[in-house]
Amino acid sequence: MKIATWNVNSLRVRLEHVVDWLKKYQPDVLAVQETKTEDKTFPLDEIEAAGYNAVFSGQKSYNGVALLTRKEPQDVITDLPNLQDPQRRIMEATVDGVRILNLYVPNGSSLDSDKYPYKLDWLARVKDYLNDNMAKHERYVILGDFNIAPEDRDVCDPKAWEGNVLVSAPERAALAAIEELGFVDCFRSFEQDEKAYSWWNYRQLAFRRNRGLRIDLILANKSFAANCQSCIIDREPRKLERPSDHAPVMAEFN
DNA sequence: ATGGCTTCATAGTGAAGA
Repeated sequence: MKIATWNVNSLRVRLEHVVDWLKKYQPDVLAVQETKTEDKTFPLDEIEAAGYNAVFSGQKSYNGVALLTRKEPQDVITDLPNLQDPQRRIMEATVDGVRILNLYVPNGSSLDSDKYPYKLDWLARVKDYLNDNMAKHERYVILGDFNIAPEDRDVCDPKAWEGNVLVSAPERAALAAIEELGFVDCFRSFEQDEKAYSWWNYRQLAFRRNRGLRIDLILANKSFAANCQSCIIDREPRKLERPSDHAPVMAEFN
């Protein structure tokens, strides 16, 4: 079973890239973030024409998440009972027996912004939800744009990023608290190239210089993580014309 | 370089992203 995540930075702008990618890799699940479209303008016909189901939770201009799946998703939720958030950042469903939690974690903006405590609180609530609910599912995957680089090795230039949002100690602790419930970062279960990133700034030729961050993650609960065969970042779509600033990440499970 | 692109929005003195 192939499970992938991709922050597409506008699904309507990136539709051709996404459809081409689905056709190339045929993932069982693609979790999408930053669809940036209301549900009434979601490009459902084009996704279905590519052979996929779609469930989505969008809003005007910002945020928005979706699950594109080969098999019909079941028990879909777009809000956690302990997290009432008008921003559309969460979608959870069961696909082929795997509980999938798709997250678009708040960016946080800067350490002195109001958006920073919102991010930390949001992550704490996700952790509490998982603590209460993860035992209900034998196979559990949390994936998406976490907007946190877990360690310095996930940062192109840790010195330059010091004191910045995405790498701060409280954010990393919030992610670690989720992992400590019993989730594994699939990418780090395998030997990987050094300087492996999933996001590169549009400016400064950042992609060409590989000045990026690894902030798009696939976590699996421990027993299911043992079934993980591979986890890769696909840099190819980042080379296309008008790319998303994020690359897709995909894990394969048996 | 004190945000240098890109998106969606509106027609701003943008706002937000990461």
